[in-house]
Amino acid sequence: MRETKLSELEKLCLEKGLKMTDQRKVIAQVLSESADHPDVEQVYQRAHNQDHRISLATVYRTLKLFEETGILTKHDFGAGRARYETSDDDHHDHLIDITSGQVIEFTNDEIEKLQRAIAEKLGFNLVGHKLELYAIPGKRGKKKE
Amino acid sequence: MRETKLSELEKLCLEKGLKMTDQRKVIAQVLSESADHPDVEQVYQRAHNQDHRISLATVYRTLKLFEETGILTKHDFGAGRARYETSDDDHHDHLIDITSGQVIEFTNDEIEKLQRAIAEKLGFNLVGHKLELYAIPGKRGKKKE
DNA sequence: CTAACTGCAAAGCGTTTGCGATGAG
DNA sequence: CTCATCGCAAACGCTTTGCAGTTAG
Repeated sequence: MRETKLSELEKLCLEKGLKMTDQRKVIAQVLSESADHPDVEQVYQRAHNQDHRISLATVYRTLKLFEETGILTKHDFGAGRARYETSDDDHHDHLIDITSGQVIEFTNDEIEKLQRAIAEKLGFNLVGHKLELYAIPGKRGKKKE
Repeated sequence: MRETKLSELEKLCLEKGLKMTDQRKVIAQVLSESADHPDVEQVYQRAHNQDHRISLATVYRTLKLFEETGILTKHDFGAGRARYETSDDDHHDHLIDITSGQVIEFTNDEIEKLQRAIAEKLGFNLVGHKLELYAIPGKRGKKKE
């Protein structure tokens, strides 16, 4: 799966005439290995840890590039900085635990359907959406921190 | 309705020991008269138009203050700047026409209910949410620009 | 070889803040 | 009077960019 993602990435780069530099390889790998939704600074630190030649500017440029090619998805969870995740095939929304910043992914077909219906009723074609639930752990069965 | 909102605002200011300056009055009025979801720059221009003594810094400070008192709601529709609207009693979500930036408000009880259910199923208590639909006008019956 | 890429440092952009002056209560 | 508030300009945090050197293809 990891290798799949990487070669897919390289394929895309070739298609676009992009060069597969060491920096891009490392950044791509960092992201494919990150289950959380890291912000730019976190990506930079993880990448820089593996290869000191990677600068913050390159991380910014690479993340933007990957986002444009559709490899990554950029999120704004409201803390001032952008956070990234690999664009999975299956769409999902996010629940943000405001006590820890942890992000939990979920899917719900019913909501998806409702959204399309609402847009159409208003005379629009839905091209994207953002659904974020901000919540605090319930009394029992809360996830361990 | 407009007067109601203003006097309500003044009441809140008194309660909090805030001073009802001319600047605040003008900014409050500008917002109560704005049906769109103006960004800070727009609020500043509309307010400054009515009273040249209003500075951008005061607009920022006042908007933040009003948001904290619950009079205003701040949104980030993803264009880099914050946008504001008066906190109406009835909750609503937003559909953003990405071709014009126009924002349309809507409500949907079913989605609200689903959101609470999803959070609970994940072991959380919902404390807030954000639902934004990004769309383009449909072929027919599009709103006039 | 050469266009794409990189690191660095400077600039950009929206927003916040320190300061001395002003004014509401 | 006194403390909240104001305007101004400097500072801030995140992100972008100009430039000269480097490198993949």
